[in-house]
Amino acid sequence: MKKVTINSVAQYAGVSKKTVSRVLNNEPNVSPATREKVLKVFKELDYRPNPIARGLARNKSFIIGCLYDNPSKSYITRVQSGALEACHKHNYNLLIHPCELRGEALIDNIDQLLTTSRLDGLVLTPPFSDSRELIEFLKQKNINYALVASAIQDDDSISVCSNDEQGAFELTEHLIALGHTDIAFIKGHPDHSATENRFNGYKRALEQHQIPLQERLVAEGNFSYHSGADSAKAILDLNPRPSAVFASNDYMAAAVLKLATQRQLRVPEDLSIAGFDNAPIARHIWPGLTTIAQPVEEMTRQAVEQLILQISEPQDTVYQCVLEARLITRESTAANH
Amino acid sequence: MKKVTINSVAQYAGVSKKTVSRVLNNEPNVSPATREKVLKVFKELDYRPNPIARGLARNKSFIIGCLYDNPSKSYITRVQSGALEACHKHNYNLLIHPCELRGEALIDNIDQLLTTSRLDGLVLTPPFSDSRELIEFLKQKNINYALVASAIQDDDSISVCSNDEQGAFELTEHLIALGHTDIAFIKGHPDHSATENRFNGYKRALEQHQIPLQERLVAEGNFSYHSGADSAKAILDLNPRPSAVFASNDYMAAAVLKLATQRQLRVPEDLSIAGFDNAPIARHIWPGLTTIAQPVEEMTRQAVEQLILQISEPQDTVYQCVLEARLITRESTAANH
DNA sequence: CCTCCATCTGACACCGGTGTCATAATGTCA
DNA sequence: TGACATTATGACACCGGTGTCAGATGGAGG
Repeated sequence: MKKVTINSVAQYAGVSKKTVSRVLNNEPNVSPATREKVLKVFKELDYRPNPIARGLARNKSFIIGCLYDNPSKSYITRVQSGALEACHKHNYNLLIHPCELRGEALIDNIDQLLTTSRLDGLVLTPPFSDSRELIEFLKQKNINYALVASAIQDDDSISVCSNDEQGAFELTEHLIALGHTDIAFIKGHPDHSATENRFNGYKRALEQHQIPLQERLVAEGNFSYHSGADSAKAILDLNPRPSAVFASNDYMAAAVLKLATQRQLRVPEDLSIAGFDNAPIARHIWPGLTTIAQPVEEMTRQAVEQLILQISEPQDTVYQCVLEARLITRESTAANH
Repeated sequence: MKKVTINSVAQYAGVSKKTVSRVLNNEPNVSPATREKVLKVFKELDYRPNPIARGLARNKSFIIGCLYDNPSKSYITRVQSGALEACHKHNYNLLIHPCELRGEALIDNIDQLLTTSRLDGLVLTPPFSDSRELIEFLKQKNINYALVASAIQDDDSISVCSNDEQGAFELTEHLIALGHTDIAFIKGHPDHSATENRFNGYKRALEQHQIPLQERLVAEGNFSYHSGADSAKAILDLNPRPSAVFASNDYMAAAVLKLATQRQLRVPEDLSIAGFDNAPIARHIWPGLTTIAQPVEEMTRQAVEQLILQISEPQDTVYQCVLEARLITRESTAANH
């Protein structure tokens, strides 16, 4: 089985390789007859252009890099699946690059990544999408990028996020409507803008219902299950104990549920628990967690789609979009009595 | 900032680009003085070779593809992290390719993937690592590949797996030692060899302790949480009810736990539950699941490492290795009374 | 019928590296 | 010191595409 290159196609079709190239790229100025003839040869020889050669000539790699640093496996796979969908649609590939925001040399690391892999663009997921330093660096290096779930308001950054503040607000209202007033809150990782947004939504709901914010009910987590377990301990040791706990993500909520169950507390009768994200674990445990569903795949898909668009034909004004988060009630929250 | 190419390095160092190339690839027949001089220029100009150009010249892409079709997000991320570790070590990149084993045109899909992305090799994770059809296709196309957790015994396939049969045996023995004799078993997806291996370990343990296998206690799952929930229903409806359930993975075990808790069964007092894989959920729920820990990252890391070795310098005899699985006891299993 | 312009096509250099081979420089031994 | 092997280096083609530009072709208009 001989390799089929553009040369063999050209020879077989009796045209120059430039003409073949034109047909390949749907360029104008090819007569219908010639185009037809070349296309037929493509089929006959089962020709597939070599993306590496094309990449060299065009100085492109057709690869998008995806940066993440997140303890939630389900979040990561959802991000990947959205990104892959958009990439495949446009014949791009996805390079995954887990790395640490707090690493000693993030910029160097990314610089290295960019120059060794010749990425055409970068999708930044939290917490990278909130790193002004990184974004400045990319701008200066003239690298295309798109932000997922970023709080950064910046007219020339492609950005798709969901409305975390509103989601947290609705979830808190849901608890208030159930009669809860002592609602503990577990914060997320301080590097993520979601942490502040969710906390703001919680505060706004309390305020709106004239419930004073109690500092003692607020615990510092970092989105990991482990930090949730620590916070759970602090909260369940409180006296008086709150009647509800709102954790900034489902893993931490699961940790609260675990400890509560260990301590023979009945959920939701003795304690209501709510999370955020609608991770798989939220429905894999009993009672199922009331939570906020975010369209993670959709956010990433749109972000990558726009990124690729920007790469192929640079626009002056850039795509920015906020998607809705929505409340999902399960068994872990109930009326306070 | 001008682009630094091999030409500029050559000119700056006062040597030919071929000599620069030699230094780059650590080839012999370069005088120490010249090598030194060129290396210094590398540093000075911060030269990074263009992998695309190199790929074109060598007909290589320095990209490894990773195939998977698995409902477990944690399994996927563990696979990725092991694969990435090995890739980065050797300056390769990882292309992830989720796809369906049962898809109507798996071979076409892979063929497409290979020709459009010019992958240098493929890591197959279950269930692909058990697909003889796919392996035959890769052999015939002369594509390097490595099998992770495959049951296929094949002298010329790189393969790293863990001892699932032994793990299931030990877990079953653990239950038997606790006094259980009516131990239900939930099978995994029939396309995965792990399914049969784990079932075999279960059967061997029963046999060795002269406990007859009861067909009524065996349920058909497919590794998904959902299938676990279905099986759980069938098992908990049995009369008499078994005193223990061994699910072929932790997600299905979690489903059993959820249903048991919903039905007010106390775990482990009324029902012992065990899983397999040591997924994060096993320690995120209460009671924590007794399970078998598999070295997924390590398996994949070794597989990719050997794959890259095979690509760079083909060996006659090929690496094959079986890693140990190990029992982790948590709170979900206890003595039968 | 000739001019002019729009459309089509191909020759050729180029992207940034690597492989082949010839030649220059150096070392070894008789 | 000369013959020869060995090591070091560079010229040049090549990988498989794309960009540039010049030239060929064909139709409209005077």
